[in-house]
Amino acid sequence: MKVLSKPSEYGLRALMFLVTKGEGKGYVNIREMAEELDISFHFLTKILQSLTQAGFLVSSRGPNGGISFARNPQQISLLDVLYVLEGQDFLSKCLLGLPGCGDFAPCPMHNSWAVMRVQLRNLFEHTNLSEVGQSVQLERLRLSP
Amino acid sequence: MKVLSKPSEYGLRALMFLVTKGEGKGYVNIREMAEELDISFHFLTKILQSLTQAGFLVSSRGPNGGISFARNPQQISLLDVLYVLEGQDFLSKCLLGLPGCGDFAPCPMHNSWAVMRVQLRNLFEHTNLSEVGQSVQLERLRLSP
DNA sequence: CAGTATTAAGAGTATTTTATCTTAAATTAA
DNA sequence: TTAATTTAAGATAAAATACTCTTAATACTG
Ligand code: SF4
Ligand code: SF4
Repeated sequence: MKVLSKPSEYGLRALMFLVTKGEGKGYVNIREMAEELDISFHFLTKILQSLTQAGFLVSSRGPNGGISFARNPQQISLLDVLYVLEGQDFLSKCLLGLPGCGDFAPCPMHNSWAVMRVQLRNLFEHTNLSEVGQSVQLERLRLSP
Repeated sequence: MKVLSKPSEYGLRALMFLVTKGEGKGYVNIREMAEELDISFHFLTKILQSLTQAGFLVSSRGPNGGISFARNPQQISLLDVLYVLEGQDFLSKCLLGLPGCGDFAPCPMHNSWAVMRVQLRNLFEHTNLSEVGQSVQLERLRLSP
């Protein structure tokens, strides 16, 4: 069961990295970041661009440029980020991959699954980047499972 | 968020089909099944072979051959089937796709996610093929989302 | 100004997943 | 025996996803 796509996974890892490594500093260099997280620089760049466009990050070109949070990471929920990286519908799919039959003839799992999706949504909504970033150790961010 | 792979999805659709179409009849022809479900015959065949090898189905070659449940579909849970089609670890992955850090330094979501995984496991465990098969209308099984 | 570093768009490659096709053997009904 | 049908293994193709590379513009620092 795959919850997140690789781009989402990398995006979150980068944001978590930024929480701990970006404290105090101004901008964090993307190239260094890519190296420390063991992610392709160009690939990471694209992901971060979408996060900048979405307003989570601000970027600066030129020497000592890089990215930085546009607002306090305590005020960015994982749900906000995942809506951008996964799309708005990432929590609204049928458990079995069938076309939506739930409204008229729900299978025995439909309602339970709907509840779980809400729970998951709440979990992502009430977890902010700051807290996950602080709780996951840096070394873990560069190891892929 | 993709819960099931295509092979799992197709396998379940085929089993659900077999619940309603297989009543009374002896063996159900795989070729017809593939046509009615709009799934490639060869692809479906491979999936069903693994379900036969796993002991859920019995098959018969020759004229009027096909597949049939080896045991009452009421006694086959979705969990049983998914363990075969998805692998044993399909409900044990990190929400964020990170390597297992939960035991030592769990992030704020780890425990909630663990609970949800158990809930989902229970849901799959306590839902049997017969009930889902009966509740989902046949036309739905041939439409892909 | 010179140099550095991001932004941007997109081409291109690689890998994985999904799907199709081929061939041949085994089994069964009639 | 003959035709129908699954089994089996594997080659191949297509599609989706993941990743890399190229180029050029832009903006900042010193
Ligand atoms: S009723 Fe069941 S099969 Fe249909 S959309 Fe809901 S969860 Fe999926
Ligand atoms: S602690 Fe959080 S990030 Fe780590 S394995 Fe558990 S859910 Fe994943």
